[in-house]
Amino acid sequence: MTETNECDHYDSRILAELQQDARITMAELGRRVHLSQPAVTERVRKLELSGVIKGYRAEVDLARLGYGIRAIIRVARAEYARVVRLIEQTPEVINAYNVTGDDSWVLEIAVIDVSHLDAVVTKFCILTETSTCIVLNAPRENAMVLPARRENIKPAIKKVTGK
Amino acid sequence: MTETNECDHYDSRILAELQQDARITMAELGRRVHLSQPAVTERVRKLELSGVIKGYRAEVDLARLGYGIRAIIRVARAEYARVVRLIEQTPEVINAYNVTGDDSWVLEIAVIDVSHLDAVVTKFCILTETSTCIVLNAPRENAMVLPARRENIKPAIKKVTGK
DNA sequence: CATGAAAGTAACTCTCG
DNA sequence: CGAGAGTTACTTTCATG
Repeated sequence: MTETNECDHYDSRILAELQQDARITMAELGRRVHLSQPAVTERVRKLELSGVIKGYRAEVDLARLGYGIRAIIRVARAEYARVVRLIEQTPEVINAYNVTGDDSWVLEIAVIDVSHLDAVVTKFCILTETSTCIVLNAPRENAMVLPARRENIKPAIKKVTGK
Repeated sequence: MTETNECDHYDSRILAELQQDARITMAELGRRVHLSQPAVTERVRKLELSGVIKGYRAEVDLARLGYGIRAIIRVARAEYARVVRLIEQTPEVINAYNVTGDDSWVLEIAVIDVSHLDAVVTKFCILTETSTCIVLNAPRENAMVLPARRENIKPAIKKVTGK
């Protein structure tokens, strides 16, 4: 299994378009990337099979669905299986990351209001220490990702490349 | 504008299906939720117009696109506009949350390797203090979200409701 | 319910090892 | 000359008034 599954320029264009709008037709996608409909369909099929495209999801507005508060909970080290089980039993958890460092877990949750937030935080407090902060706004969310290309990395201006 | 835009049971089913697979046809969606194809089409259109559905995106596999490391960077308080500008200039940032607390920002980033991680972290270090941890695994990612219903909240067992 | 567009299938062409 | 990828042509299914 190659890491960067030889994504050529067409595949990058296709991934960009589908990350912007996953519901465009294959015919329209073909027009945008300048390929015939069967050709893009085949490429998309391969991207799906190789696992580059994991799926297609509708993106919903949490506030409009009644979730007034988004929060980040950092959870200190605790028995791994217990945390995972608790996450599984907590639908309010949108994203759950097991991370390095003292805070073993970073959870992103959506709750209705403060009392709901209290209820969810308490569930994790029972396990171990937690630290909660509320999301005020999100200038970037689920940004588009293109195939990694080393030459795109802009180094910070810390080149102390003496010698 | 109502907060919880009167989502009935059909709308909930529709949102669930579209969050699982945003590319199903309206005909198929109709079959799954037991509505006629024009009926679901109209409902989806309204969910889009009301902003409940913000869009549809292909979900990609970061590792297969060449991003070997995902990390969370917590960034301490700094001039708001400067941070936003830096985020805008940093495509590695997948999600950026401005939050309450001492760490004003929580960033989720995708990088190729450690040296790339170094480059990105350094950009933010120049502004203010940061704290970085690496994502080891994610037991839950972009979980499905249904309309908030108060009766679904399971309170933690801390009911000290004496009197 | 009818019309036009899109998806899926098949046969053919082109290029590259 | 064979494998892979693209295009065109055609049928079925889907979207829209």
